[in-house]
Amino acid sequence: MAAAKSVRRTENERLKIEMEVEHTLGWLFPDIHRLLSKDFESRFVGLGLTRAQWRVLFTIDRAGVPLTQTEIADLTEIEKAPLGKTLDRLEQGGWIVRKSDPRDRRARRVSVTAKIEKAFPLAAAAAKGTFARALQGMRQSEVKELIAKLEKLKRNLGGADD
Amino acid sequence: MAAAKSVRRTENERLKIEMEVEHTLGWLFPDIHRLLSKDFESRFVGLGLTRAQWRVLFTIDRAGVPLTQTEIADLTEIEKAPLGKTLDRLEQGGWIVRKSDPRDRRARRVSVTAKIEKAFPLAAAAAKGTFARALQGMRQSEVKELIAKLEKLKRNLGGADD
DNA sequence: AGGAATTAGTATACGAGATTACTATATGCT
DNA sequence: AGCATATAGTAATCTCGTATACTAATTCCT
Repeated sequence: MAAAKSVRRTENERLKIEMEVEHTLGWLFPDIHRLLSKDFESRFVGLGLTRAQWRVLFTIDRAGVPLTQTEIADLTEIEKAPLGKTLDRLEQGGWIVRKSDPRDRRARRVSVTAKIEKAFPLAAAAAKGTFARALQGMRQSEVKELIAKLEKLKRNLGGADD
Repeated sequence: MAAAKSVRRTENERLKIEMEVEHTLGWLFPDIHRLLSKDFESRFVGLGLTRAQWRVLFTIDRAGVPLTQTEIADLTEIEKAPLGKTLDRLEQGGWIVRKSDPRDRRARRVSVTAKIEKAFPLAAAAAKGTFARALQGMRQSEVKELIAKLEKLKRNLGGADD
């Protein structure tokens, strides 16, 4: 009995060691995400926008045409329901306008307001500062390589190509 | 007037292009985190544990001795308040036990229960499957390189060395 | 010894995200 | 035309995480 228990212990000990790499690698993603948001938001102040909200706003602007909420959800890979909440906050802040589509009365086309224009310089400066810090000591070629690997990893997991 | 407006437009257009790389790189982190959790949890079923809960559980087990909540918070880089909630859920599920420290009556020492033993094989299999998928097409040396770069990035941002 | 500063943990409020269930409108098929 | 199916968006509920403020206990300093 003692022997059997000892064997099982050892097997789990082996598993724990095996799991170390995955554990380390896996948790780097949320950790870096959190640190990036924290740093970015500390620079991107005074507008009352979070990094997640900026992602949505930037995505809509980049499209160049009003988008339905479903289209925004696809582009940002956020589910429709929580995206709707984020859009509520952006609408309340005067950053976006929702107009019902005359050709599909279920849909609401979302477009950015002129207010976004003054946000670009601030967002650009914040992003530049954050990534200068994050990537310090890395050559541009290394950064490109890093992005390529991360995109491959994302694609492997079934994530959209963006 | 039209000229001035045109100039400002152009400046923001330039900024948008500049921001593309940061935007792409920055959002890879939460996206990959989300995909990893989704894949892992789809394999790690039947135990009623999320990936975040498993992180905490694994961390406590790895320490080998009962930890205070503050120590766990430091190791996982989660704030004490939300960690307390996660521990509530783990305690309710019978995964951990909280005993008040006789030498410091403010502290509650947390240890895992025997229940964790049967979770290791499942967690190991799930992690193995998820990362085999995520890292497919990458050599082991590339993975090591990737981890090193991500750890550097995290350190640059002030994250703990783990 | 006694008061000030620190520390452990919890409560509360908020943002972000997933999931499920629902309503209203479109579309597609027979 | 009419019914079945699919889609757009919202509501409700849950987990996870940040930040702030608070209580209780400890430590530090004079």
